[in-house]
Amino acid sequence: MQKNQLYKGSLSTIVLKLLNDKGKMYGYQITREVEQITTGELVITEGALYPTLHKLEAKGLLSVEIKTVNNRPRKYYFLTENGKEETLNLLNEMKSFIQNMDVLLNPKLA
Amino acid sequence: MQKNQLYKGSLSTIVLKLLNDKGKMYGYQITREVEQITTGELVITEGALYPTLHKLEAKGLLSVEIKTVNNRPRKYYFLTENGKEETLNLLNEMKSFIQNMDVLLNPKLA
DNA sequence: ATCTCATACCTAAGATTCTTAGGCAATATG
DNA sequence: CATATTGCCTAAGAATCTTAGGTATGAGAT
Repeated sequence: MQKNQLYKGSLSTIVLKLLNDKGKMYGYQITREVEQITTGELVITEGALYPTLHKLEAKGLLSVEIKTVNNRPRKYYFLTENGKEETLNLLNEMKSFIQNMDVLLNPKLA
Repeated sequence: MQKNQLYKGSLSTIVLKLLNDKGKMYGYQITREVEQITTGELVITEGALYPTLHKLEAKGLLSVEIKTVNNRPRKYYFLTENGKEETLNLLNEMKSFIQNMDVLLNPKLA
């Protein structure tokens, strides 16, 4: 997603949370949205995104709806029920991760 | 480091920051320390730690000092000058990562 | 008319990081 | 004497991402 290795592992969480909030989105739109929200700091490459979308669909967390717009097909993804549950799990894991990073990297001087 | 993929990429940051604060530590001690600080939530496996220590040493960020204690050798690692600089860089990257996760995952409802 | 850019999808080889599953050795404990 | 703890290590494989392509439509510029 950039030179920073920390983002590795966070892509599914980001995608699911976006879909949770926006209802449905297509791949290209997700890359634009993330870039805009982070003011260009996080750029999701398509080589990372599309395999991730396919994986989440294969796991039953996403469903697809194809719409043709401007004579080009768009694949709109949206959360299944399992996807909504998993989104909550992943958000909790992210909270836990950030808390653990906080105690590790910002220790209270005993 | 556990089932949670989010920790992927954070190990070097954790190790460098610990050494920055404690001065010098040996591998086994690092695993105990992290487990204790996070109350068992984060367990660093030795299969991840030792290759990382060797990589950081090869990059010139760490130096080693071998001491024999209880008739067993310990390899104490400590930061080089480059290691101190890189620690600051990685801590800044972690801050940036957490900020970007915040805007992505906790959006202010426009 | 052709060139380039933005849109919109995709895959595959390789890099990086970690897990899993071992191996070796000394000391302490039951 | 068997097991747990300490303390080091490696190697095969999994998971995630980067890099570097490919395909195609439509709009705007030269």
